Amino acid sequence: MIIESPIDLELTQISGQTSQPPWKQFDNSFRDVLTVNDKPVIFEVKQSGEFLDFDFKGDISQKEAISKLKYVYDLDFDLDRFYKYLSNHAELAEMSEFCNGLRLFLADNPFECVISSICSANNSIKRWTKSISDIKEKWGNNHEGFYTFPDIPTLQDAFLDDEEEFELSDIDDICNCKNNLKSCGVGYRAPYMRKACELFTLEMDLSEIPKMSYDEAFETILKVPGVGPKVADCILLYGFNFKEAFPSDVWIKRIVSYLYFDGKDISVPKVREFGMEEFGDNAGYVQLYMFHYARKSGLMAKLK
DNA sequence: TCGCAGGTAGAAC
DNA sequence: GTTCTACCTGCG
Repeated sequence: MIIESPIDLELTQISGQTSQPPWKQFDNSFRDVLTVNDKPVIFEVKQSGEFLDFDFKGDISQKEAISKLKYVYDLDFDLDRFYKYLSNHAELAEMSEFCNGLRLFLADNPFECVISSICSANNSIKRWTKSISDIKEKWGNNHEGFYTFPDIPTLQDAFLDDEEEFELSDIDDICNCKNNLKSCGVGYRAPYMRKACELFTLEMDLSEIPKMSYDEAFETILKVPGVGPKVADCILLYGFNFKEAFPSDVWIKRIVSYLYFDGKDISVPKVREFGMEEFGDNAGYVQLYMFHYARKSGLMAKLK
């Protein structure tokens, strides 16, 4: 079954968006389990010309499957309109040819995105991918070798580190302690993750976020432990589809400084303000395209 | 072996 | 309000 919206599936999958790790890659397809109406559904997607071809296994209708895939791969976003926007701005004009078909890769659910994004802070994509995959395998549900992300209570009950697991479980040798957050390589982010779970249990309802304005949602999500401005914007963009977010890290700062400020060093908070002001509803996509344009065009190597 | 890279929290300015 | 430093791990 084909969905007729242009996309570069592989580019979208491997682009390091912190919504969820890339799906498992097979010869010519990607597969993973998503949750649709509280039911696990295994999806297989592949490139067919410029479109997405898919298959699924699970207790939902074809219409529901299409709707989920359209959300996760943001297939209703009008890329042609966006490319016209890019070509009308000299600083951005080259980007669409380097990243043609790149789309947002949105999270299966917001909680997964919050924990994933906390894990991504001050981290490498490689270590981040391994940590999130480990968390899913240890505490998520197994569906034919594909794992869902654990729910809030399950992750809240996870041990923090070897010492805590040794103390509170009946394991007789601390060397055998492997079912704890730090064993997933998340380092000092482990307590942030647990405190975030506690916050979502006691005080903050993530399902309220989509009803808020961007500014209100930003201020709310900033209260989550381990979440600063960069991570908050990633959560709002990849987890809640707020396309006016402009996640600003050191790379975006270098790129924006180069393209717009003659190489002059601008602070990250100023870059965020600039991006939101300048790009409006396109900010999220501009950020995504800037990063991959810099990667592919050689600009990143030059700015290092 | 050690230095470096990457955002946030908390403290100091 | 802005700037400094510690935090954890994998990599070169």
